[in-house]
Amino acid sequence: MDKPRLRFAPSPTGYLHIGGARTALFNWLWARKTGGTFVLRIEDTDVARNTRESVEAIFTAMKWLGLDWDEGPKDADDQGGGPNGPYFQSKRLALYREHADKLIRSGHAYRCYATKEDIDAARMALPEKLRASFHFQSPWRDKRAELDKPHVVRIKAPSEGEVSFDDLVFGTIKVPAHTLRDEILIRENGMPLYNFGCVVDDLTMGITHVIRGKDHIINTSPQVLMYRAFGAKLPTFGHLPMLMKNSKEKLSKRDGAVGVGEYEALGYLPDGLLSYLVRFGWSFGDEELFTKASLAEKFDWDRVSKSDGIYDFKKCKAINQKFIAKLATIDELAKGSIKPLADRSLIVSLSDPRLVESINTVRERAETLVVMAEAMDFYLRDVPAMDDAAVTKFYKPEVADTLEKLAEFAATHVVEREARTMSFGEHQKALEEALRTFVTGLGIEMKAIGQPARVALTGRGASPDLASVMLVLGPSVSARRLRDGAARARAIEPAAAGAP
RNA sequence: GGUCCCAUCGUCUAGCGGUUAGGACAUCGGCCUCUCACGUCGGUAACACGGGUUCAAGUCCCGUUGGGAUCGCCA
Repeated sequence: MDKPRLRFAPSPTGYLHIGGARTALFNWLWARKTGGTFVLRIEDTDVARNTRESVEAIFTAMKWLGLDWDEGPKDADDQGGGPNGPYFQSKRLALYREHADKLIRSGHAYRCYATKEDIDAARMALPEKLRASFHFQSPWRDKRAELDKPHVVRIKAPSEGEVSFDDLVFGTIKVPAHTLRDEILIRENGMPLYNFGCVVDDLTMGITHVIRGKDHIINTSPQVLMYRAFGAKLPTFGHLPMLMKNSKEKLSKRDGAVGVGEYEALGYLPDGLLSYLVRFGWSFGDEELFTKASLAEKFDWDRVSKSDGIYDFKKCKAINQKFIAKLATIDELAKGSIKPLADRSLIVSLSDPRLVESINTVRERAETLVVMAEAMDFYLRDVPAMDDAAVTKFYKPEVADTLEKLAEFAATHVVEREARTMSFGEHQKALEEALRTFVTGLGIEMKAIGQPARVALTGRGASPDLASVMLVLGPSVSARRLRDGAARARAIEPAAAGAP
């Protein structure tokens, strides 16, 4: 048995939509699971809507997701050197024409000289009720017209029997042949129409599995007709349920983050996004977190569902959060945080020891890399940004002395990074213990000084635990910040602080 | 309207003839606690409806209702 060949064939009319990414993923998965080939083809026959930026956006998004392709263009400038190239449809025009001619010669297709106006006129001549289901019958269907006039090429659809195909997800789908029309193969301008270009390419590229969105089920029957006309074997079809905005509408551009690029900017991890997307239409027991490698192993068609799903941004975020908290490697997180940190004008080197330590203290509470960078901000800045509300709430003259003492404590108890003899976690535990003992020894409760100390150390009312914070900051920075806090607290007017 | 397709908590889903119908997100409440989270314990919450088949139906069949796709010289 030959190895499967699958393809993802986006049209570059915008960024890569998450629905498209889901389709690409399923194709990629099957190729990787079976040791088959994953082909990337660009369907750019709609000259009016295609842009170079879109082509680039698609490549960028695919690469970011880690969905690598075995055949296809390397970038927007590359035609794609593979054995079945070129992989841009706009570069394959002669091939479509050639195949259309072949069908004309074999009597499966014909030149039609009817113009759009003719067809519209015919439609409008009908009673209004019948217009929607109007079926254009070309007068050129059985004429041997040789006119050198503008024309389209149409396939001759049978009027009897039925057209059927097997679908990996939906089973056998059949449709009465008479409901199919004489689909246009080649437009008047010489460009192929989607269904034809798609079939010719899949045929000539040796595609064995056509996996795409459910909205293409309707296109499959006419395509089956084309395969038949060529006398070719049908590929295996598989249609995936749609991603909906709600029970009535498809997910569209206006519904928030739907472009893959946005997820990258938002601070999502590729596998986090993919884990969420793959569960749209596929499940593996109760598992929700997957890496691409584990998916390539587990994926199978019998667990793909048929019904459309409503996209839930909250759940997507929650999955990503779990990835950041648990599954992602520290290396991944470190690399991923560089950009969001830079966006806050924090230029940090990957080799900065504070980076990994900070990440480890905040990853549990960050749903995205951007949020994580925000949470790490105070570690990496000389003077942390002070949250006014937290300052007003927790800085009181009466805490000044304690903060002063805590500064002493920090200076003497926080172990310098270079002097550590145990793991960060062990030092953190020891320091936490010492801190508690120290505070209790002062005759006060942790509760009374925790928040003021936190504001002094981090500038905010919420952060990782104090011991972790001090350990990452180091003794001198911790002490300095606590002293500064003491000074500021002391300067607060008691009256003002107590005023309503 | 024609054709095709779908139907378990609010959402994503598990279930593949016998279950107290499970999990996750969301939501509500408790615990933990130096804050926010994390974690943890618990609550609310679903088989669209009607007929069959069967000893037994969320699971199989038919119908109804609801929903989606599509009906372009777009992809």
